[in-house]
Amino acid sequence: MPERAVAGGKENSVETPVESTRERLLNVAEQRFGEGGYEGTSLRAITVAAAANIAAVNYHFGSKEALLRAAVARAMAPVNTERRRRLDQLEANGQPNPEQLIRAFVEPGLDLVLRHGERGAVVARFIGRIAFDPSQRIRELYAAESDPIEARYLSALQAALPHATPEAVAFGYVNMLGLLALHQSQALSRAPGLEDAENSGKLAENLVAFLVAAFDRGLRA
Amino acid sequence: MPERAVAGGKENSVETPVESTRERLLNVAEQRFGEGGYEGTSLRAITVAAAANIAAVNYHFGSKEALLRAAVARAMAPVNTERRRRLDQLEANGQPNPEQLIRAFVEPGLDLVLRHGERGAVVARFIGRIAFDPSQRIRELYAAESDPIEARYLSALQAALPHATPEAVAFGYVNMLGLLALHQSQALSRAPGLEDAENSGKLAENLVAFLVAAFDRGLRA
DNA sequence: GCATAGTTCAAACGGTCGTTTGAACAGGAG
DNA sequence: CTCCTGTTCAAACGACCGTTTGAACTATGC
Repeated sequence: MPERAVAGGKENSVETPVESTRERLLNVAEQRFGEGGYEGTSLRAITVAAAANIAAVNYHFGSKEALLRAAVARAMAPVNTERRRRLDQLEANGQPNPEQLIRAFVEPGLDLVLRHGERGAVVARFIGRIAFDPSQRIRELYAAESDPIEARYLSALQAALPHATPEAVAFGYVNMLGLLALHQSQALSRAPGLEDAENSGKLAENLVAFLVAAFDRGLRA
Repeated sequence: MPERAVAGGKENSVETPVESTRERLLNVAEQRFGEGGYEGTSLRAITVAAAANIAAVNYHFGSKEALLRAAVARAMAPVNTERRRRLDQLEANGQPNPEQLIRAFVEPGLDLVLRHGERGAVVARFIGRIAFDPSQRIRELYAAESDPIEARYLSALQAALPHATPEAVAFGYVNMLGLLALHQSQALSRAPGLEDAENSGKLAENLVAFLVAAFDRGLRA
């Protein structure tokens, strides 16, 4: 009766390992949550698209919110890892300038699309939407996932912008976060047939230039 | 049985005319929709807080979405009017510069808080949240309300930034829109007890400075 | 073979959703 | 007073929500 592939089925292509129910749920969750938001997406819509039973969500995750939490954690892990790596590298080479710090923050969030095509765009949109979900509880789910690295960025930015007050640095950081989330959430509605990689590269460059100018000359007390 | 004030009741203060059911519904709607988003807010939560019957929503507006549409239209009307007024004034005095155009766009959206206190902050948060609601249909409700003026701003910005390509101008406009909505949606969580007006004034100045720097030097092809 | 742990399933749970109904209530016009 | 229009009300509608249940299936270890 179940029509989906079974582990070890020889008819599958060589390169695509069969996804587990858990993986399919996470994949569909980030696609649908990113499309309609948390409240606007039902578990039934997710499980139908994932060819899974509704009870599978509670079996694998425990609740709808726990599914979202797992999806956020999985989606943000590589971004956070890359941001940490870049921060480590920058700080090892002395005092980084604002542009280097902005790149270290923005590019990992947009390279998702650049390096993983439409799949990466789905992840980017998901992250961008969750970061500014209407519900505060959902936003805190995102914040909890990027909390530890936020403090590092703030102090590094402060050191790179000695003329700016802490309030101004925090203001710039919030704006950087917001603009990144904005363009992430629009990752799929931009040029939906052209070269994703090329467009994302240009977008990242434009966004960095925009932010660098604003940080260098637009922060006041 | 109904405990709310009745028209002409002498116990009411002189300055507060009694609100109609329709007005109470709109007031509570922009408060709750701005707090939990469209999907995250039920009509029952709104009608209970507004001391109205559930059927009153369908009587006065027709549906939940029609209530939201009416609230969006009412909230944005004064902002759009003020933006049009400023644009008219600027264009009457010759070619405006980018800072003047940015002020004409940003300040009407934040002066809500400056001039109407907590009530204005509720409206600002409502607008900011709806502008970037997860559901595209809701976002289009906002877009439809600010559509006609958007074209004027884009061409005025293009004229003020002759060195920038149309794509760069559009990119800057989207960023301005996004940052304004971001700070509008945070209107109530910032300094909840201090002088709203003073904080909003500073915020507007900081945001204008941030955007002017980014527009002047951060837009490339 | 049998037992066992991991996973999936259809079905149902109670609750809440947006919407609709039809009666009741108001108040001015004739 | 009667009529009429506008408004409010309790109650119910069917649909959908997240969650739970307990049986059925699968695969591995003995």
